[in-house]
Amino acid sequence: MRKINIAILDDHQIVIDGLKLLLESSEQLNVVMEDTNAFELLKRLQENICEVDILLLDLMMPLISGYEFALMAKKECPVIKIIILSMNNDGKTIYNLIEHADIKGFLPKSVSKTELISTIEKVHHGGQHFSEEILEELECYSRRKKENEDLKLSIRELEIIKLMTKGMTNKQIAKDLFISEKTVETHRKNIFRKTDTHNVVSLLDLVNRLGILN
Amino acid sequence: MRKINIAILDDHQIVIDGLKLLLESSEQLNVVMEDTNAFELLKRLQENICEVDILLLDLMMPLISGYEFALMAKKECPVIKIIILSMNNDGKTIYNLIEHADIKGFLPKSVSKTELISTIEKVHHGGQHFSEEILEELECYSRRKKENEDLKLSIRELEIIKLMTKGMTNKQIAKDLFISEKTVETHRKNIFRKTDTHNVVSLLDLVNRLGILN
DNA sequence: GTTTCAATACCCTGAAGAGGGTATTTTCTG
DNA sequence: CAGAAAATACCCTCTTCAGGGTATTGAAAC
Repeated sequence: MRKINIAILDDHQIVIDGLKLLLESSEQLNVVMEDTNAFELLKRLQENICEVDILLLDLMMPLISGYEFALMAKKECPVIKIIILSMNNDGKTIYNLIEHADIKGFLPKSVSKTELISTIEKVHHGGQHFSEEILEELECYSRRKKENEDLKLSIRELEIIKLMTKGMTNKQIAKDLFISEKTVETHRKNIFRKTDTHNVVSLLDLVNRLGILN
Repeated sequence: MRKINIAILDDHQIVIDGLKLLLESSEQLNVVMEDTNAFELLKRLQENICEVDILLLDLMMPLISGYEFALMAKKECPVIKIIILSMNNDGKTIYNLIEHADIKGFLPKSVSKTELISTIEKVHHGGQHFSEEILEELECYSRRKKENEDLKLSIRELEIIKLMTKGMTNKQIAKDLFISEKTVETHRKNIFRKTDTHNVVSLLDLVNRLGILN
């Protein structure tokens, strides 16, 4: 049986080295590509016409987000299976990746050798694996998401909130949106009522806590 | 000549492995201790009565911050020389570490092999080395620090700001601080004048940007 | 020992806005 | 098409507060 070909993208050479050491201790795994630069790796993926089975992908990179890279890599080479290796385990990012970028696995960088290798094997054979920590984050995100869906804020209201949290006055907001100041007042009232807040600061606080604006 | 003994603390095993691979390619370096758990490593440092020369220390760890660990390690074993390896290069943290924890070196995790090894050697022979990126962060932090010192906000004013940014009204603040509402109004006026802001939201913004409250 | 500054307190005015309505039009949805 | 939901607009009252003052006290600095 052919070995599993792995590509690694991470902006930290140290992490790549660590991963290689870890992976090459297994007979079936073979690191065929590695890079600290997303665009270099993409170029090589394009040239090599996809003999890569698995891509281990870091999320936080300086030039391009892991999310964007995942989309590009999938487009270039749809058979490749992507496993995310991440430090920042932000719920929203995880959610978007799984939802829109066809991610097969998601592990924190503190993952154990056993879990890493078993994940790679599982994914290679058509499975999926998301680590415990990741699932918890995702759970927490869904809860927050549900909470702010329960608020039932309209699109216009969200728009108004965005401007409010920029510190704009009703007059400025009205001018900005080409509506009457009275209308802004109404929206503002409704927003405070729905969110059960009574001033801009606590609204801002809520917005940040629930991640209401995108 | 004796090899340089190195201890590594990082909550990601992958990073430790990568570092080891990198360091053991050099003849003079010897990784004698490693751990993903800060307290375990501390225990072993205490037992071993400091045959460790250099500690490579990660900043962002779940149980304890790198800052706290650095202080504890220095206390246990003052001869040990600490080099920080960090992803999060927050200016304030860097400043505090260098100022209060007697750090000899500071590198981002994206550091090159050459720079890592030369830093270790330099530090071992009594020198110091801070990577370019780190120095830039530090520079930026000092600028911000200077900026908010230039604001010349009094202690009382900072206290008022803290309550303002909690969304409290003048009346609530007055009650909280056992002073007249008029006094709060005066402080508020002075705060807005000094910070050149005109509403709580932009004040909050400034506070966050300059890190005015601690 | 005076000057300087922080903290305290008050006056006044007009703008902003919270909180309570009602009402019309547009847009979405079944 | 009917009914619901969202967006629009306006009325009223009372509070809050920004922005302009002045003034007293006490502590620190020179």
